[in-house]
This record gives sequence, structure tokens and C-alpha cells, in this order.
Amino acid sequence: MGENAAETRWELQKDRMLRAAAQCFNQKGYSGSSLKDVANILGLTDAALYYYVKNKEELVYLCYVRAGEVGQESMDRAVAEGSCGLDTVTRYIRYHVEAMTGERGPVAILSEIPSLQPEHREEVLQISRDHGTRFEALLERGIEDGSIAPCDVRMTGNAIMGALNWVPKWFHGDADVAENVIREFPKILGAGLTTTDRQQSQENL
Amino acid sequence: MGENAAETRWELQKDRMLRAAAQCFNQKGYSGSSLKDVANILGLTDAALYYYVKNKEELVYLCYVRAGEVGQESMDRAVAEGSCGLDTVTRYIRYHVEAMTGERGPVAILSEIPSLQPEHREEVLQISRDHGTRFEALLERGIEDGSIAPCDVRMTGNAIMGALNWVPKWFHGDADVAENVIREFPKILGAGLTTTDRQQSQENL
DNA sequence: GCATTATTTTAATCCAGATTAAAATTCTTC
DNA sequence: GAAGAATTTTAATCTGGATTAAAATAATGC
Repeated sequence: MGENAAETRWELQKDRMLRAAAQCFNQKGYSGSSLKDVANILGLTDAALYYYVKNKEELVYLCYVRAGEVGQESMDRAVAEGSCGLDTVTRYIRYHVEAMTGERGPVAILSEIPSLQPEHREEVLQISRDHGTRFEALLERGIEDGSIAPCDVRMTGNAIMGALNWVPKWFHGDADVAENVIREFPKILGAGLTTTDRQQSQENL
Repeated sequence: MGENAAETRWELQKDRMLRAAAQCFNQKGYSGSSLKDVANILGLTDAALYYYVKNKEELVYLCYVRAGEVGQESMDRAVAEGSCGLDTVTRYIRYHVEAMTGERGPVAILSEIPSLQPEHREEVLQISRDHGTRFEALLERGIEDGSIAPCDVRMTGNAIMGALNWVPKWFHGDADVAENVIREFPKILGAGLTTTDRQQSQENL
């Protein structure tokens, strides 16, 4: 039960590699990132990566699993510490953004799931679906306890998760920017959930 | 002056090709999409695509230019028809979502900009930046005319654009779903801009 | 119907970048 | 400081999918 932080050198290097890969994939795209690019960031040779991973597909796969873990951690913490539904959702947004822009980053954008081999693809999709379902459940809880105005939880979830998923696309490690995201994202995304004046400016068209 | 709809067969086919490519890239990713995949959708052979485009890079490039056009159209229309700043922003969101999920879709996600050749990359980046700037200007206008609560326009813009940019990732043409997005996205994203109760549930951490 | 142009296919190349095997280096332990 | 394991590199191969050239088919105007 004592396997929290990576202990062996191998595990440490592997985690470094996954971050380097995430950085590459987010910035250059999957096809635009050669193993050499990833290896360069680590000061290694492309062939060295094969000591940690079977092939490029497994590298992406592990990036995605890691991204899923980061999301789950944020959600777990939010659920543990949140009071009402809205508070929990807002915390999730904040914690998730904090993680992505901070110690756990960079986190890979799940852009290439279809390139994964069937078993890996299914697994990642399942993780992703579960995460979405968990988030929608939070929204429903908020609607029940009255902290969130009634809404289509599927679409609302899509909107919020979209905004979050896109963060790694434009965030490149600037600490000042990180501060701003952490402050603003929970505001803009959370505030949209409470308001009752939803129908305004919807009249015509 | 009179070049609105594509007229020649060549232009029609080319537009069909761009949509097919966007669909492929969004679903399978760039690397996961072979020219054969794109050609199959059109009932063609991969080599036939070279009649319309110099190479795969240009295909992506044109997809991205087209995506930019769709965004601009939505913004133009919103600016033309909107009243206050908030109304314009809300309209932009609705029009953009309508376009992406409707007649102009599918629209490519700008995931592989770094794979473009330098000139193309610069051009697409410029289009993308301009679009972001225009959107931020809308937010500022709304803050000035009092319809939008003061906020970090850069981050708020990132949040909203992220939610929008992610749509093609999960929307695959279902008309019922389209209805829901069009109804809910302006609500959730627009409502977050007006509220004054922004600071709630921000106290602790 | 024929000549010309537009469009697509067939059948090769061609190549960057993934992958592999063996050798070299570094690290550990006694 | 030598044996053995862990890690990385060097130097090849290997390959899918992009690309190309020439031929075949379809469309159009006369």
C-alpha cells in the first residue's frame, strides 16, 4: 500500500518521459511529434525510449491513462471537500485546472484516441466516459440540492469539459497565466450554472 | 463580387473533400487518417485527391482556413445583429454552434497547426489570433456597456472558445443532439458572463 | 462522332520516422 | 575493482502511407 510516489529510477524516468511526450503531443500534435522530439527533451536518444515503452502507441496510451488519473484525482478531491453540488463542481474545475497548469502538468489532450489499438482505445474511452458520467452526476446533485439551476446536464457537461480539455492547447507553462486561469475558470464556468436569468437575449431568431 | 456559392464542379468537389477530411481528422486524428480514408468517404481513390490539392499538408491547411471562415461568418453575423455586448457574444456562440453542427459542418479542430509548413502555419495562427482578439473585443464592449460583469477577457475568452472548439470532438451529426447544443451552449456560456454573484464558493481553499 | 479538356485510376516509387539487435556505457553491489 | 544488472547508444532494417507518372475513363464543346 506504500506505492504513492514513484520510487525506482525507472519509474521516475518513465514519468518524466510521459510529461515530455504530453508536451510534445499537445504542441506539435501526434503525427508531428517524432520519438526523437520526445527523447530530445529528456536528453536521450529515440531508441532509449523503447526501454520504457513497447512502442509509440503505448506511449500515447500511457499519456492518456495519466491524463485520466489527473482528472480523477481532481474530482475525488472536489467530492471530498465540496459542500453543495455547485461548490463541488466549482472546486473540481479549480482543482483540475490547478493540476494541469501546475505540478501534474503537462497533461495530454485526448486527441488521438482512435489511433490507439482496440484494447487500449476501449480502456481510455471507458475512463473518459466514466469521468463524464461522474461529472454529470455532480451537476444532477447540484440541481437536486438547488445550488444549480435545472439544465441539460449532458450539454452543460460537454461545455465545461470542453473548456477544460482545451486548456493544454494554449497553456505553455507560464506561471502568471496559470494564476489567471485558476482564478477565472471557476468563475466563468461556475457562474453560468447558478443564474436564473438564463432566458435573456434568447427571444428572437 | 459574385463568387458566393462554389460554382464549378471542381470547387464543389473540393469543398466536399474538405468536409470529408475534417470529419476524418476530427474522428481519427491527423496521423490516424490516411488519404485513402478521406478518399473512401468520397468514393474516390487516394491518388484522386492530388487533383484538388498539392499534398496532405495543404489538405489540412485548407481545412483550417475553412474553419476560420466559418468562425468569422458567425462573428460577423453576431456583430451585425447583436444589440449590447452580451447579446452579441451570446449570438456568436449560438451562430457558431449552429454552423458547426449544421450546414457548414463538419468543421476541423485546429489540432495540428504545428504540422503545417511555416507560411501556412503563420497564416492560420494569425487567423486564429485575430478571431480571439475580435472575441475579446466583444467581451470588452460588453463590460463597457454594462451587460457583462468585469472579468479577465483573455481567460474568459479562452474558456468559451475552448468549449466551442471542443464541440466537433463529440458531435457526430445527430440532429437531436445539435438542437440541444444550440439551446444549451449560449445559456451556460453566456449566463456566466452576467452574474454578479461571482465570488460565491470562492472563500476557502 | 471527334477532339480537347477534366477527372480518376493503376501501378510504381520513395521516404521519414518507427522499430530492432547488438554493442557500449553507467550504475550497483560485494 | 570486478561481476552483473540497468540504462543508453549506434547502426541497421523495415514499413505504412504519401507521393508521382502515365494511362484510362468521363465530360464537354463543336
